[in-house]
Amino acid sequence: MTKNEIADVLTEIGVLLELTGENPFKVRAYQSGARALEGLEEAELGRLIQEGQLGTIKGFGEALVQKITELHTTGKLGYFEKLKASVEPGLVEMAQIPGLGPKKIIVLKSKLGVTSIAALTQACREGKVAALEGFGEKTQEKILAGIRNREAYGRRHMWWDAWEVSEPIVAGLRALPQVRRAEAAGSLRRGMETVGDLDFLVAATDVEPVIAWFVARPGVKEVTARGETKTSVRFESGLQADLRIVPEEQFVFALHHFTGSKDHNVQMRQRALARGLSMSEWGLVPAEGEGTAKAKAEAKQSVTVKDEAELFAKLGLHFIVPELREGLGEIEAAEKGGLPRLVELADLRGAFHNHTTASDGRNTLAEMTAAAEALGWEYLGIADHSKSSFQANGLSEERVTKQIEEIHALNAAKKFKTHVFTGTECDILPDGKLDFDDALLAQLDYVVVSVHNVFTQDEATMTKRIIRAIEHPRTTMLGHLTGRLLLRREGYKVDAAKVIDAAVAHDVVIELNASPWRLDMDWRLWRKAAERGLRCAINPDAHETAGLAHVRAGVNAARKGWLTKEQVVNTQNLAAIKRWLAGRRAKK
DNA sequence: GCCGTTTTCGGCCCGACTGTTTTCAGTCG
Repeated sequence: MTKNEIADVLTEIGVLLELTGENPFKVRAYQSGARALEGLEEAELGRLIQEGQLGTIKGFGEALVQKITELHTTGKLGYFEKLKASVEPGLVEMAQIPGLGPKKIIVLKSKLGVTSIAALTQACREGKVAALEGFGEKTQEKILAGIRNREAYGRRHMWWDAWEVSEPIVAGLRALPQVRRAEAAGSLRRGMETVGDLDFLVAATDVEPVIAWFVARPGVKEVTARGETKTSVRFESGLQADLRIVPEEQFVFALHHFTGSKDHNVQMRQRALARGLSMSEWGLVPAEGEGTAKAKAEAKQSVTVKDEAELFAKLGLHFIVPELREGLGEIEAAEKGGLPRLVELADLRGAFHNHTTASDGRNTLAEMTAAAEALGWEYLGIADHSKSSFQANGLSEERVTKQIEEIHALNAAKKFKTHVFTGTECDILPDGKLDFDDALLAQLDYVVVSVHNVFTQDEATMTKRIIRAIEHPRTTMLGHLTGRLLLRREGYKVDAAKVIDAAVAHDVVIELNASPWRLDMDWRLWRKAAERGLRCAINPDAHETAGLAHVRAGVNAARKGWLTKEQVVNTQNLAAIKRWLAGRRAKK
């Protein structure tokens, strides 16, 4: 097992121990053990284990040394398996409801015998929860609301999770001998931040072997439909997927149709009608006549097209990329030839907002830099948390100073091709002041400012707070505008338009946080904001090496926001970024 | 479960908010 996988096991042990009512300090020992592990380099861990020196690391006592060694060498841990089997899985699920922690869950279990979400719902409806000591009407209501939200949210999935499932399926479909063409359609193809289900579209010569392959994918829990043209499955994760198989001549029309969005399709069909054509997933045919679309498409020769670009051209339009097909003016723009050339993943030369083990990251500075180099990035910005973010192990002034020295030494050593910039993700305090003094901020290459606490301020107060931080002369960019977590938590209330105006006025960049559960600032705000002169930084907010790849999700969102390469600062090369940051520091 | 010029047991632990209380426990970031 890798160090991060072992750390995950230790963290899970901590959660399970909490739910059994164990000594909280024992729980913390596992949590801090996980953190200590993340602070090591992968190779260092192997060496320490081999030499029997693991116990010399602070945080690893006798028990953890034994468990980490067992996990590292065998990939398994008997203690963990036993513990997991002894805790009802329903309790772990209950812990995901906001406001329900281990203490309350233990009371619910011991007093009411509740060990599942279903039993909890019933107990709330019967008023039994409100009657418990330490609980009340409001708590009961909050639990019910939490369960409802959970169910509502449960129907959708983060784009990244859906994409990771879909990629190998598309590749596998294309590799089948019967398959001529295969694509994933739907909101996944449009790069939406969340996805309801997966839609696979295939042009095939022979249907049965394709269906048989599809329903045999790993993780498929049940086959919910199996017909002539459409097969549906549900994965263990709850994600549903449809496979549609069409004749090759229909493929492009079906791909366009099932990519959507609904609004875009409605506008496209209206446009077709205005040109005497009827458009559907079956084809593009003369509009007059009786019968179903399918019958018409078969009776009258459909227009033939080899790809979507030709399909759009038949309606007098430039090609519209899937990300723009939201019915938000893309057709008008495509008619006039006014579609922007959108930013692409390959345009990125680096990114600014990333963490290391100095705060709450899971990989060291060297590991993060090596990962950035492997991506071909010219630069990597390190922005660990500031001192007020206790929960994230925020850095004190002394630790920031030390990190700056480390980064300078790393750059000077020229071990990596990737240049590292010194930054901070500096907390915006409740009154809008920054968490570090000006002298310290002046030593850094750049400053990301973010809100991490007191989310409950009213909109006016929060807006003022953020604008005050933007006005600070050392601020380079604003982190996650609303602090939302997709499918889990609403963002704090803030007047985005006012914040955008302030950012433009003070030449401050706003980040498009590319973390798959943030994608914040929302793509719906970017088009107008960029027209007003706002510049964007697509930042992965990576907390481990694998997190750097999340910029892909950020690029999706940026494209949905009509952003061009020129509007995204981290498409610039190292020399340009150095000039930009030096210029800002000199000016202020 | 970890740690120790408080050293083998007793302490470990940041601050705000919420809802339950009438001074505080639990949760969260």
